[in-house]
Amino acid sequence: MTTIRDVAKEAGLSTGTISKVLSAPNTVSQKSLLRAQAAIKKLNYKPNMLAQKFRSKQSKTIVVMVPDIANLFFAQVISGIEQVAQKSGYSVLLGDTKDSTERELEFVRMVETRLADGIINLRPYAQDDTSLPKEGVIAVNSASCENTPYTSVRIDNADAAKTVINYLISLGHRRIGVISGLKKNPHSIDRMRGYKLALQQANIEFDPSIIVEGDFNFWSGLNASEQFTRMQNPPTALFCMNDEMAIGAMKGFINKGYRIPEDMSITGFDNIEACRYFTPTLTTVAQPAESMGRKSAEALLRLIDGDTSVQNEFILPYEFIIRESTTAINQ
Amino acid sequence: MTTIRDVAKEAGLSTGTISKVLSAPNTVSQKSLLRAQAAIKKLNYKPNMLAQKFRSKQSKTIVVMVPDIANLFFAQVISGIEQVAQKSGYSVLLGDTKDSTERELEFVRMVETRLADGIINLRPYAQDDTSLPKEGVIAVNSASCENTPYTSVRIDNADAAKTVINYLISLGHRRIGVISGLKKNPHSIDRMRGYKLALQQANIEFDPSIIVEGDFNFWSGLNASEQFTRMQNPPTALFCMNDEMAIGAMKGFINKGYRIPEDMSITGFDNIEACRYFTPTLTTVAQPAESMGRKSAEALLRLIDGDTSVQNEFILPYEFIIRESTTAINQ
DNA sequence: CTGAAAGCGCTAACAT
DNA sequence: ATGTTAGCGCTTTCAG
Repeated sequence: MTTIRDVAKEAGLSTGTISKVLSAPNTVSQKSLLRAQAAIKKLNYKPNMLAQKFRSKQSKTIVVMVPDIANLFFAQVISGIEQVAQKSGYSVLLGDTKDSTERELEFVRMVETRLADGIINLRPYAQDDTSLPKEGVIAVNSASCENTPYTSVRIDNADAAKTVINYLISLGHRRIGVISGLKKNPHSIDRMRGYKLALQQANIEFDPSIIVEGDFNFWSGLNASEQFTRMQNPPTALFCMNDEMAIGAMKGFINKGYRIPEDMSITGFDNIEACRYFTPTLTTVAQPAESMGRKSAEALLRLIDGDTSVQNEFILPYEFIIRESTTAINQ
Repeated sequence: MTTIRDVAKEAGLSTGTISKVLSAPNTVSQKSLLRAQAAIKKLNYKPNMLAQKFRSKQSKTIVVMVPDIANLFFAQVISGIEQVAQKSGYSVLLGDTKDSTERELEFVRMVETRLADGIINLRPYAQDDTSLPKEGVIAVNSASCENTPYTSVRIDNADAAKTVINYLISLGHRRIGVISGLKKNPHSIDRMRGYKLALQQANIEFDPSIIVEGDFNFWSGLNASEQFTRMQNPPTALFCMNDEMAIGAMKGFINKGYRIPEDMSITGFDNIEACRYFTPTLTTVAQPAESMGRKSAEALLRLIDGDTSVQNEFILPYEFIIRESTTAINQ
């Protein structure tokens, strides 16, 4: 293995100079630079980055914890993160946690053991979280919820839900059901608050019998739709807390012979690509995924640099996208 | 920052002993072990893994290069990789290359600079590849194609395509179109060979006018379907080289008033989850994604361990799944 | 089984 | 601008 010493010898320079050629080439004379580069090339020298990172005490790596790697929304956030990380010379290490606390702790341990400088968590903070926040671990929570006890980048989920419900109400719907995520999920909680608020402001009574709990997956949406078809007094519109469940529900209703949106208006949340694949296309809320990623990374990098003036919360604008899956109530 | 020396002092032991407590606890006396553990706990000592890896000259990390992180097929392969990596104490570093050679080279550099011990590439090898294979970089290509010049784990794509076409032929189809991936893509090439072989064996002439080139994305499938609807002598069945394009095509045909499968039988490749979401559900080929991942990781780890007896090629069985999108030809 | 000590490859003072 | 040198935190002989 060729080391920096071999290069120094070959170039007739000191290791210190070679080191500078690597990290700050412009502080070295043209002549030395050329000689060093020639030697590096000749010996095919690749600096041992493990030694570099170890010695310089910075890993220049951030870890991104993702609950589900095969989720396009997350992929977009990650893309935003990578953009700013790369610009600052950081690598990003993707951690697929599969919603397992154990796996999360492994990644947190990476920053505790200096393998990474900080962490971006894409799972919203819940009350009983043990993984983060953790003392001495620099972190930001992206696509998060209200009341996150560390730096948080998010949209106003409650307000977005309220916008959706207001829209359905404006179409004449007064009986609006919900397919929620797991009840204890922070996103479910925030979005449910917006739902209730909108009903209240329109003087519509809240009816728990038309709230069905799902788990954010396609199949739970499909199952929920079947529950709705069996109701004696079903809703005329459905607020699904994400797109996957909305699409599952649409599929379920269509299987039972319902027409969407004529027999049931349906809305989603997230604006995944499949919203436009499915017939009918889905009315939904778009989170600014990429810019959330960028904001999160910017905040984290500032935190890593010891900047204490970073805000606790960044609230980004969402977008409400009306497509084919919603229509005025059938009188 | 508390170091191994602090722990040694606290425990009244030497750094060497503490080191052993960390790496090989059973080579240390019970008494020392207990004292060391108490000190570690008391000082909340977290070993600096950068130092550990640097000193021990092994990063215990493998990088997995993925062309597209938001692809469920890849997510499954990754899951298999992680299973065996974890068991052997390796971390996996996910590299989203977005099909960019530049980004690939960055990840390859990570093993050249000892940040990782080896690499698993999920993009099939193409003739003009510059990133891999690379001398001194231990690598395996997973979900790969024929003629990969380094260790490769794959299904027999040509044979799978042949199975699909034989099935369509058995349903009475003789005019079978194709929506291919990019023509130069290795998977396209392998699958096209199988297609041609099946036709030949059934004495059906190859007709290039019913081969439409796509790019493995939904929209290219949709666009291709529109081309088919404009043909004077369209096929009665379509072999799509992946599921996304197949679903795009189905959507396109349905938009134009076609019934699937009555007016057009359609097959996919990959068995992504959406195959079961869409109506009609899609007849397709399933690659054993997870076990491919496991096999790839096992092979890589053996290679890293200096085992020279590793096969060049592992060919795993595929599965042909018949669903609703195909039917016998309408006489 | 344990301690002493060398040194991994590099960076960062510091001196020249 | 360059060379010299100490030492990052750990592992790993090697003696004892």
